[in-house]
Amino acid sequence: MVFSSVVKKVRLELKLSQQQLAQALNVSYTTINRWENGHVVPSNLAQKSFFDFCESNFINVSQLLKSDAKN
Amino acid sequence: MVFSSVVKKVRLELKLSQQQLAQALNVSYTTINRWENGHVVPSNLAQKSFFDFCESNFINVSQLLKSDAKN
DNA sequence: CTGGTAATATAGCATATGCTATACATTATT
DNA sequence: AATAATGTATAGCATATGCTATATTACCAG
Repeated sequence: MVFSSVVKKVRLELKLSQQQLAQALNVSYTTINRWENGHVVPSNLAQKSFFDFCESNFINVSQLLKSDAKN
Repeated sequence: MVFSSVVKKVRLELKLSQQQLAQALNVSYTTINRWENGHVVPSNLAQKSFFDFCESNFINVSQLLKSDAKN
């Protein structure tokens, strides 16, 4: 699975809006939107912020990334 | 005291090079250099990364920021 | 003294991000 | 039906960042 899809999947699982996730990650919601729609590649720091967020919510991101889902 | 000076002060107190601090904060060393020399204003996420780093090293940044030192 | 290395400062370019505005869809409410 | 509010997608512009290269300084080994 691709990063953009993972962001969206995690966000929807937690029932968050793009704005709410943005606040949790200390970025703007336009950035979240661009991630989900594949317009940019997140910076290392931003990715770390996302991964840390997933960890603190008990979501295994690396497993999601490895998964076979087609997007 | 100003953010740029705080970064440098914290870094020197911990005896780190710009590169080493950069790795700890998940940014590039050119970014650290630009912070210390006042060429840019760090992003919210980058500032948070720095403040978290200070906390984990038991450095009271907010106190430094309030201090009277002229730079 | 000469050469090498590390740390720092700076520049240029490509890309990511923040902010604002706009457009569209969905859902609520009246 | 009409309106309002929320969530999402996108665009443009200014700024921050990553990467690479270059210059300078300091320090140390030879």
